[in-house]
Amino acid sequence: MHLLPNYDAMFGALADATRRDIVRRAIAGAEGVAEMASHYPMSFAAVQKHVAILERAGLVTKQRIGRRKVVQTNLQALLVARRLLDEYEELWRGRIARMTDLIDETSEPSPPKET
Amino acid sequence: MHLLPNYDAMFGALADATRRDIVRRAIAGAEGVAEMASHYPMSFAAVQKHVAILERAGLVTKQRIGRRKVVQTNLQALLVARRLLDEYEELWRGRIARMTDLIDETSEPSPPKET
DNA sequence: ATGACGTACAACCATACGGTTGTATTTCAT
DNA sequence: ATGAAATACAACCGTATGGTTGTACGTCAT
Repeated sequence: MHLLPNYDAMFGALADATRRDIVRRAIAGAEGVAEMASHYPMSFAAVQKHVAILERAGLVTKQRIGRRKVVQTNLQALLVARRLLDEYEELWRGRIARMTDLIDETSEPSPPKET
Repeated sequence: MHLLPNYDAMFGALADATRRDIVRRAIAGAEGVAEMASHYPMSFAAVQKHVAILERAGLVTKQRIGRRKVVQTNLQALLVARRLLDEYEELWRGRIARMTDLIDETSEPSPPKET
């Protein structure tokens, strides 16, 4: 149970097309590892490893159902990753704001206060 | 000039704490590679490589100013990465919607049509 | 109880990654 | 014109990653 986000693991896990597709499929339906594997041109073990990487990153969990383990996504983790990118955008917009403020200051020798 | 997003490269580039910090600093101020390097406990060449990886991913560009190259972020690319995570969330919410629809259907034997 | 199905894991291989040092190359200052 | 500063790049090393095959463990059906 990870308490603080593992950005390295999260982004690392998303840095592979197969794994991103596994995330999509896990969102869409309830597939076991073998069913997942059937979609990709690689061995079962390879797909199993991909799922394990997603699991380590906290993006996915496995739930035992009968004799198979169904891959489920963890929305929380996806939101955490997105949040970081949101923060970057915030920073960016903040910088722009500061820049325009600076421009306003320098271009107006006596700053008129808007009511 | 990348026309379609390189998700592998983008997420891969973000899967490292040093590189994420470089992105932050690039957003905040206009630092050259050497200035960037001064913040981290590693060689200049190592930081240079990190910047190159961010550059390959399209997350950052370098602009020559005098004898140094200033690292600048590319907001566009950050938004593209975030957009993908947004899509995942969309899918997720869509699935929930479908599930609740199904529950509604099954729990109401004779579906009442609202006006 | 046997066998088939689904999963897990270890060992191995090739390649990529994060770091190092060393050697150019460009640009500014004197 | 010389030298220092800032950058670029190649070669190298250890480790992680993405793939393979093979073996072993649970679980269901018969």
